[in-house]
Amino acid sequence: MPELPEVETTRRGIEPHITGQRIAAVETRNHQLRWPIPSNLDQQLARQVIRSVTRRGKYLLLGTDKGSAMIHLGMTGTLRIIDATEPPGAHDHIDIVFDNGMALRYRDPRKFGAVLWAGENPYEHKLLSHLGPEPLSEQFDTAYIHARSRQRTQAIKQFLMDSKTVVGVGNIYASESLYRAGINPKLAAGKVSKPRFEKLVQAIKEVLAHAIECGGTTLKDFNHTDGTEGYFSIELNVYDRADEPCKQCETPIKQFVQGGRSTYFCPNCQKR
DNA sequence: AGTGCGGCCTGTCCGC
DNA sequence: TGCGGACAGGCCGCAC
Repeated sequence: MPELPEVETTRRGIEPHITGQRIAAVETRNHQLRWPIPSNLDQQLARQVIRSVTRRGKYLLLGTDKGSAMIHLGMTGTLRIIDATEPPGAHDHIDIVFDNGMALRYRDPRKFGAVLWAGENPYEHKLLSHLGPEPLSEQFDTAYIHARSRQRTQAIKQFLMDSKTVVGVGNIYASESLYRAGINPKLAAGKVSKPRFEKLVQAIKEVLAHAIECGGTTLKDFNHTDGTEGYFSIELNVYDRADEPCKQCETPIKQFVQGGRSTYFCPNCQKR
């Protein structure tokens, strides 16, 4: 389940290998991801040189002189740099093959991800145009989120996970950062005070920055771009710890479903 | 406009 | 042991 740190780690992992490389062909074995892989993707990308590898939220952008390809890893997507002759496995849906004999291989068992053509102005693409600020940018600060949350009745956890509020805060980091800030996940976003938002913003930035620094995390589905197992580097205080003692007060961690997603919190440390 | 929820998909886990 | 069903989750797109 790549969260933002995993996506950023992937970006950093593939960038030096593909920047400046010319694309020979795009080989698609299975078009049915979250959205169909565009049938003209090979046409768009063939003979183009990768000029940049950037990230917006959890979307990766491969920039060429003609425009950008956009990749989302969904839940179980991975990108690896391989020798193009390596035989594909069952869930290896697409290869971007380079003139130098290497390929960028996209694997995604659950097919929640996407590989799309985003054109010349990718930020104007429908999937990117509405996105909120990057969590590690200056635009994401206490004043911004406080102002944006006023009058909102939505639970703070769902508000945080809404990509219009801020990008890149997934289910794990939403629970973890609310725990760090001592905020009850059910509390209406509009009722969170400015000082408490200050703690929350700080918690989000710290947790994400630390995870990126440690090279991404994760539980099971993340592999580093070279194919070796990734492993967790941030300490999980509440996520996936239902009924286990809170690390601060030993109260059993509670789990409940919020908007169809599991939320974990300490009923004592996050009373309100 | 804000909010809530269905649905996509398959590997893993649990109970019978 | 083998099998079936529940569950996990990012996030769009729709319905209210």
